[in-house]
Order: sequence, then structure tokens, then C-alpha cells
Amino acid sequence: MQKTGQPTINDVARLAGVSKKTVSRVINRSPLLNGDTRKRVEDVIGEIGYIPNPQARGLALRRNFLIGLVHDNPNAQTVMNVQQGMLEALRGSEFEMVVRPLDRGSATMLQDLRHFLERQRLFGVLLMPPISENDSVAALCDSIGCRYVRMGSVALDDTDHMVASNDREAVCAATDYLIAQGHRRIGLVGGPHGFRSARERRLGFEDAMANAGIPLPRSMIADGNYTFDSGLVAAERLLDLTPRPTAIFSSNDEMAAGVIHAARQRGLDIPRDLSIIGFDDTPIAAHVWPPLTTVRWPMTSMARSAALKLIAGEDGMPAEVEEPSLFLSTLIRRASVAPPQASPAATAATPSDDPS
Amino acid sequence: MQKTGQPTINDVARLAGVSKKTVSRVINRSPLLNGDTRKRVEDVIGEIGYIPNPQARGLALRRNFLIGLVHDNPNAQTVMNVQQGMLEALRGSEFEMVVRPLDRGSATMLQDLRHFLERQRLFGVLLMPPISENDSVAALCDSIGCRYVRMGSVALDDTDHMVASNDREAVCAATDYLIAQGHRRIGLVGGPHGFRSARERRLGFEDAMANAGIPLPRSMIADGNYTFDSGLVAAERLLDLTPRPTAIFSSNDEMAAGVIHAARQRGLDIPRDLSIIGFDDTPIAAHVWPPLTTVRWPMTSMARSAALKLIAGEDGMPAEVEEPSLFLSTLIRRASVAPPQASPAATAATPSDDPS
DNA sequence: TTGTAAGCGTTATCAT
DNA sequence: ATGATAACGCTTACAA
Repeated sequence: MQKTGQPTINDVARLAGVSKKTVSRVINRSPLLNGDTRKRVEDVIGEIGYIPNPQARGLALRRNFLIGLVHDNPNAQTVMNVQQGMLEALRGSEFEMVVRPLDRGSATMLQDLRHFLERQRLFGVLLMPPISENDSVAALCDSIGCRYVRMGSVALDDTDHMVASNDREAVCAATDYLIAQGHRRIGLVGGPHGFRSARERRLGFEDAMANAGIPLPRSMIADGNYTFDSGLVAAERLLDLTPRPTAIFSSNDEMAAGVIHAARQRGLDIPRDLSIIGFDDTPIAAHVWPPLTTVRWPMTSMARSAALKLIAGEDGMPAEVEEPSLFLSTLIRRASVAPPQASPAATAATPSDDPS
Repeated sequence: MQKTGQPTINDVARLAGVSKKTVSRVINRSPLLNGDTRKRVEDVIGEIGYIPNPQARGLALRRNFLIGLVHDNPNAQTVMNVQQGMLEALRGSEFEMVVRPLDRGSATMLQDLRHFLERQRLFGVLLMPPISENDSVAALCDSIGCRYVRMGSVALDDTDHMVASNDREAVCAATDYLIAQGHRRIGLVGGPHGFRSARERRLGFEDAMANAGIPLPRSMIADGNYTFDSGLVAAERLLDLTPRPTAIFSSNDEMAAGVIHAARQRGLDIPRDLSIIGFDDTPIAAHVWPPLTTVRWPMTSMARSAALKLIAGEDGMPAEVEEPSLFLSTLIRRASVAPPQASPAATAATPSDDPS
């Protein structure tokens, strides 16, 4: 035992009457080792509670046991779910997770990231959207020799470097559901320009409307920036229309909460006067009144797979993990959707496929 | 430059025509150094983009540049705010943050933590509530020689080892506000047993009622476990009372959201028929309908101070940072509180201090 | 003010 | 199958 309290490999070697290297072999599960010696060493290790020092190990191996999580503060719940997924994958491995928020807007963002990566010499990083959508970020990781996996709402890279959800199809299906309920005048509260997710969700919405042969005037689309307030403002614009929409798809839950507020401020009843669907299935969706029908994407599983891709071949993990790259979202039906009211000017087009 | 690509201290030394040690002195800002030499070395460092290797540094210094965040998944927003505060404090320093969720319920929780700390040899940890309330956790850190700072809703330790909010007083003030509005029949949705925060908040509530001379029958208190559903159930119990409460203080926002749902399901209007106050000021508070009056505690600032305490004296930080240990919460007044309706059986006591 | 030698705890190389 | 020896990149003695 050294003064630091923690026993070192030398202590083990001395006590077991072998060389450091032998102990090292035991630690690293070298196959060419006498069963006896191994046993003896393992016993000593157990007795004195020896734990290899990751710093020394990392130095000798010229590598590092840290995995970075790089994000640009999307909503808190998403980040937490991703952290949880990563940690699940890393659990039991020798890797730890270090978190690095970045300011997407900042001019020095790329520099900051480079500094971080070069300084810490991270083993790899998990890139969360929307930063993950930035190709130069991925290129930077590559050039520095830092592994990476990107999370996105659409395939952003080859399967070894990304996990993706199918936002476009999921929104299309959600909109189909609205249409199946009898809605024709459906508004879209879109996400911010430059966000791939916003684009995919909008495309999905347009797909559904086009498939149903419903014209989609530009006025039925109002963009927000994924915040509550922007959702409220966008909804006001939409609800000012005459005739006003009977349903609104919001590109995330937080904006959907804003839509609900806007509707409520006008005395509109949800879902009687207005149906609403959100996206993300954050806790807010279930806690809002009425509970919000929304699209759930498997962020935790995606993060877990992403992390597993990162450490594939390391630390006893199978060299070629075949983790999935594409993940499916599902529509969570709650109470914010109902067939449209038979109000004047409503069923202008086809009074057909009107369920229940 | 080595094969790894990154230049090392040797490269700098060679290029600058000095010894490693001199470069080391430059890096560590040693005072006894010829200005010329320093300049020359610094130039070389800048030119080749040398960055000291934290692993090697840590090994030589027998220390580590990682700060742990240990938590037991309270709500996501709280964890995110704390992470943000920590990161603000660590920004620009050589420290990184590694996150470690723990399962408070698990029998092996203490062992898990010990393993984590011994393996990683963390420089220090920030303990979030409710794990921070566990004295054996702090004792464990101590015994391992890992610095720690605890976050809590009341002073849990000496000022070097904790940051605390004043939950009791804050809840007392919030309840006073309800009383000042004219409420007399006020219910409490309490937090789970074993949580210090739950206890403090309840005490604050009782303080206010006692100060106002309002009797507080046991039936006016229903405990939940800080979740939406438990808040809903607790509220149902309270609202079943005859006469029913005209106001409810909920020990956190998530349960308050459950209270709102319960009230709405009975056709009660908020705040006309029922006033509600929550605690935490999570995003949910502002996004619920009506916007929730709630108590905000400065978690980000607390986390920042906690992290600064942790690294006091290190990395160029002043040796004796006098970071505050006690933090004040504030009541955020929104739309969920109003004077009680003049309904039958209501103003039994004093029809006095009735504002607005 | 600067350099030399030794060491931090581990692994790779090359013997034996 | 096992062990000396030299790294890994940096810092602390201790000299000069």
C-alpha cells in the first residue's frame, strides 16, 4: 500500500510473489497464464482490494476511458433520457460519461469542441441533435481521431456512426390519424429552420396531407422554435384564420402546450373545438390538460445503442455489435384528439371516411 | 510529435531548446522563470498547439481532474439545472464532470458508490438530494478521501461541505400568502417520508398555519411521493372532504399538476374554486393551465457554488473561496391563486385581511 | 533560473 | 508461462 491508501499493481505483485507484468496479464485476462498463478494473483487482488488505476492504464495504453455526451440543451427530459441510455450501455464497463453542453449559436462552437476533444482525448462522443446534424462537427471528430455516433431524426451518416428515428413517417402517421378522425383543416406548428427534425416532421405532415388530397395553404403552417411561447404565438396565428383549423399538429410537446394555452385563452375546448397532437412524449404531454396525444420516439434505446456502437470491440464487448441504427416512433393516443365538431363551413370537401 | 498526433511536453522542450521541467514550469505558471525563456516556450506551445495530457498530469500529481455528480434521478429539470451550474463553475478549469446516477433504494447503493469513487479516484463529488441527505454517503466520501459538497433543503453539514435552500421558511411564506388571500381551509400534499425536503416543507406549512392560529386537522394532509399520479390521488382525498379545502399547497410542481387534474376532473375551476401553490418552479409550472404559483429555489446557483467549493484552491481558484452556503427561495406568483369564493360555510373565522 | 534523475501506475517488447 | 526493461507524459525532488 502506498501513502495514497490505494494498493497498486506493485503491492499485488509483491504479495503474490510474481512480477508486475503477470498481474497485468491477470487484469487483462491474458489467455496464456498458468491457472495456479492466476488464482494466486486473483486471491491477492481480492484480499487487498486492488483496483487498477484508470489514469495509469490510460497513459500506458495511450487511450482514455471517457465517453463524451455533446449536446445543445434541447429539452431537459430528452437529455436525461439520453444520459440514462448511455449510462445503461456503459454500466459495468470501464468507461465513464462526461457531459459537454455546447452553444450551437456561438461562433466558437467548433473551436470549443475541438479544444474539449483534444484536451480530454476522449475515447468517443455521442452527438445529440441538433448539433449532431452539423456535418462539420462529425468531420472534426474524425480529423481528431475521436470516435462518434450521431443521434438524429433521419439517417445522418453510415450505420456505424448514427442512430436515427423516423420522424417523417411518424408525423405522417399522426396526421393520418387526424385525417381519419375527419379533420380537413389541419394546421402545422413547425419547428425552427435549420433543425433537421423540424424539416422531417414538416415533410411528414405534408406527405399525409398530400396523400389524402387535402390542399395545404401556406397559411396553415406557422413556425415556432420549439419553445412554449413560440407555440403559443404560432397557434394564435393559426386560430385567427377563418375558418379556423379544427386540428393542429405541433412539432414538439412544449409548443403543443403553448397551443393549448392559446386555445384556452380563446375559450376553445380541447378536443371538442380543437384537436392537438404533439411530438416527443415528454412528461408535459401527460400532465397537461387534456392529456396530449403525441408521438413518442425511443430516445433512451437510441442512446443506449449509440453508446454500444461507440465501445464496440472494447472492454470485452463483442467486436462487431450489430446494434440497430433505425428506430421506430409510436403514436401515444390520449385525450387531445376527437372528431371535428359539425360546425358551419366544416365538411366542405368529402364527408366520407368519418369514423366513430 | 508522437504517432498519436498530439504533441507532448518533449516536443515543446526540444523545439524551445529547454528541458521538460522548464516547460512544465511554464505550464504550471511557476513564478521563478526567466521572462525570455517563458516567452520562448509559450510561443512554441502556441505554434504546435501543445496541450498537456490530463491523464499523465493526474498520474504524476497523484490526483484526478474529474468531479462527480451523484444523484438519484429527481426530476429531469432539476438535474439539468444542477449540471449547468456545475459546468459553469468548472468552465475554464481543467476539471470535467462525470455523472453518476444511483439507486437510492438499492441495497448495494453504498457499495456501488464506493466502487465508483475508488475506481475513478474522483477529485470530488457533488451530492444531490435526496441522496445528499444520507449521512453515510458523506461519511463514505470522507473515508475514501474524496471531497464532497451536499445540496439540501436545509443545512446538512458544515459550510464547506454543503449548500442549502430554506425550504421551511419558503413554504411558510407561501402558506402565509394563501392565508393573506383569505384562505382558512388549506390542504397540504406532502412529499414522501424519508425525504428531508418533504419534512422541511411540511414544517413550513405547519408553521404558517400555527402562526395564523388556524387548526390543522390531520385530514388536511395527504402525502404523495413527488409524482404526478401521487399528487392526483392525494388531491382526491383532500377534495373529498366536507367542507373541502379552498386551497392546496403541494410540496412539488409535479404533484401540483396532479392536483390540477384532480380538480378539473371534478369540474372545479382554478383558481375560483381552488387555489394551488407548488414548489420547484419547473417548466411544468408555467405551462400548466392556469399557470402555477410556485416556489422557486436557485438550484443552478447552488450547484455552481457547490462546485466552486469543491475546487477551491485548485487550478488557480482563490484558496479560500467564500461561496455562500445558504440560498433563498422566492414565491413566483402566477394565476393559480385567488381569494376563496364566498361559498356557504366558507368564511367561518375572520373575514378580515381580504385583499383585492 | 534551469536541468537531471527518479518516479507516478500501468502496459508493450523482448527475452528466458 | 513468466519476467526484466523500457516506455507513456508529466511532476517532484535535488542539483547546478
